[in-house]
Amino acid sequence: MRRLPFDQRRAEIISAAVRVIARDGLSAASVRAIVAEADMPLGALHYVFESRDELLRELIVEVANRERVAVLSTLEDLPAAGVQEMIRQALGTYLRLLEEDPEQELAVLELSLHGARHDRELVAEQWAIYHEVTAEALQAGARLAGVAWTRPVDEIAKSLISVLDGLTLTWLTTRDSESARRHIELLAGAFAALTEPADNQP
Amino acid sequence: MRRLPFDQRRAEIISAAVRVIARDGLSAASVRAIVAEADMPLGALHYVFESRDELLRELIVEVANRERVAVLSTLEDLPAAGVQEMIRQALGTYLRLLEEDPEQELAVLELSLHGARHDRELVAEQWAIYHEVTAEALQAGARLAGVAWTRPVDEIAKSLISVLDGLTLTWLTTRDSESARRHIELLAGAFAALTEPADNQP
DNA sequence: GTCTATACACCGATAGAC
DNA sequence: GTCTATCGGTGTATAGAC
Repeated sequence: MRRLPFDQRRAEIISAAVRVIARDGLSAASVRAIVAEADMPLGALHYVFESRDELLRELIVEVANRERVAVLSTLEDLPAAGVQEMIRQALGTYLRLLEEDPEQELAVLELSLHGARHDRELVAEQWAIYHEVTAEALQAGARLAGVAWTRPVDEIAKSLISVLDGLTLTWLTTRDSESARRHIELLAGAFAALTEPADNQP
Repeated sequence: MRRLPFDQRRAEIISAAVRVIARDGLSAASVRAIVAEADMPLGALHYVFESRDELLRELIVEVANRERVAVLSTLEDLPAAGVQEMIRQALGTYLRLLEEDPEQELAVLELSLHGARHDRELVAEQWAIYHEVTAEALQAGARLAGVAWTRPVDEIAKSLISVLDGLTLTWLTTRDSESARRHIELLAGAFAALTEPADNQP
């Protein structure tokens, strides 16, 4: 029909798939539903992806990258303040993202869980990318706030990802934003307690 | 074939379904796979459950109850100690459960996520049961440790459930028990910081 | 009540026309 | 490269024999 470059066709299918999963769930994301969303004939999918499984693997990478970009852009307009306040702000921004587009985050979790069961290696790989980004953010935040972490940054990063996962899952099942905000207060306190004033900057 | 009482047949199907989902995932849990696991003819399912959806709803209730029972039995042999140590122990016991039977917990998450998307009311209902159990456990624990919570117990319970969800999801995707244990140390400290010595017992 | 046989929709994948 | 038509398989659900 349109003679699109290979990579662009791949990208269109991937983004159509993300829309379908966000709207109707992973189990409804058949290749038929995806090509319909992308307004392509059925065959189109199978000459840029070997199989539905290969598409799903690409999707896991894709949504992980989207999350990574979202985190980084969140950090850009993070005002310098006390550590606790900065953590509160960052988590608050994430919560607002979640409230704005819950189905997107539901899709991320569905894909992660699918990966955790069927392709653990891949999902661990993507998790490692989150970990790297988070650790960098923690270091940048500490520098901005003029503090130092009292535990290894990569350990704190793992904990932070874990509580974020929990925040996401809990909010998605209860939709209780007020409780989530109180929980963020608790978390901000807990993580701020892992800092001390930076006594020297080399 | 066997002329089973209605409720017992329901129970057999439900427990077969749990086994299938734990072993092969929710998406593989077709009614055919479930009745095969239960060693029943296909028709059997449809005169005790109206549809696969009804079965899934029952399943959400069932696994929530199993979790509730597991939590309660965990609490029984909780030794009196300092709060922080008690929290550490309780979370450690949960982690061991998770390590022993990851696929069970994967199944719980798959069902929760399915519920979060397709039957939010039901899943919120089950979440409320967790919340109740957790709040009671927190109160019992504080009594045993001779401390009082400095925030409303039901607020702390919500936070605890949230971090537990996070612990579960993170461990299932990374299988990193060492990090999980370090994370538990952090959590035990954070929650212990929400207590103060109980000055009087009425 | 129990079970077999079957209806009918949809699935992923591919062969073959253009 | 592109698309249509179709294959073989599986899904849920039910009709009807016993």
